[in-house]
Amino acid sequence: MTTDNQKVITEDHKKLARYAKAMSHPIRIYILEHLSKQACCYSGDLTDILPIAKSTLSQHLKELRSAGLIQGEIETPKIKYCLNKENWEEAKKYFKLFLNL
Amino acid sequence: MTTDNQKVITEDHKKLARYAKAMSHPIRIYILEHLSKQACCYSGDLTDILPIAKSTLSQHLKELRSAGLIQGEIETPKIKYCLNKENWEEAKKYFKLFLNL
DNA sequence: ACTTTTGTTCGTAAATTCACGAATATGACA
DNA sequence: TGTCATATTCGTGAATTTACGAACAAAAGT
Repeated sequence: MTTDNQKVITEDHKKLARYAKAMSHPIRIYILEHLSKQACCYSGDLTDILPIAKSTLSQHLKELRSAGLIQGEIETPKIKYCLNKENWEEAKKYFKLFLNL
Repeated sequence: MTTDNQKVITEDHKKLARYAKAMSHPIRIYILEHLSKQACCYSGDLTDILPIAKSTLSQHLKELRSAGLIQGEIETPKIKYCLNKENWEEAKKYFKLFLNL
């Protein structure tokens, strides 16, 4: 046996929890919603709209990036953020199964 | 205007984030998954299965309860936990809309 | 070179989370 | 009225999250 299949908490539980954690703040929900509606956006757009400091926004974007839900493309001097399609779809799949949708 | 409709972050964003936060830990994912499969369970059952102290389990159950996703019914000396059907359905609805499922 | 624009990182503080064992509460049963 | 079984709450640490402004970095235009 190469993997421990006895474990109660699986990688799937951890992955789903990780995605849920990324979604566990209203600001990040807003950003994801925004991106799932409109192709992409610049973080400057978000700074203008959202009632938080740009450094705070940066942290939220970082959290979304590290969870794999978004990705940034440099368009100097801006950065264009989009959903990470692949992982977004994976997250959807996980939630769909989990929620029995 | 009685409510502030200018606000970028709405109650819906907050509610969804709140549900996501409840789901943001593998143990809690496991518990929810367990309950969505098998009607109900006793926290003792979970203590036996899960690799955490019962006090820690209690905290996770509390978090799920305070998010409204589960409810406990006393069957002395045990407590029977079930999904809170109403809120679980609401959460599903929110995620469904949000994820465009 | 200097300045402007854009965004990240740093430093810091307050709050929250997660974990544990010990202590407590509650009701059933002897 | 003890005692047992079951869970929660308390007390405590370590780690993480969230927020802010200040400082920094990078690249483009002047």
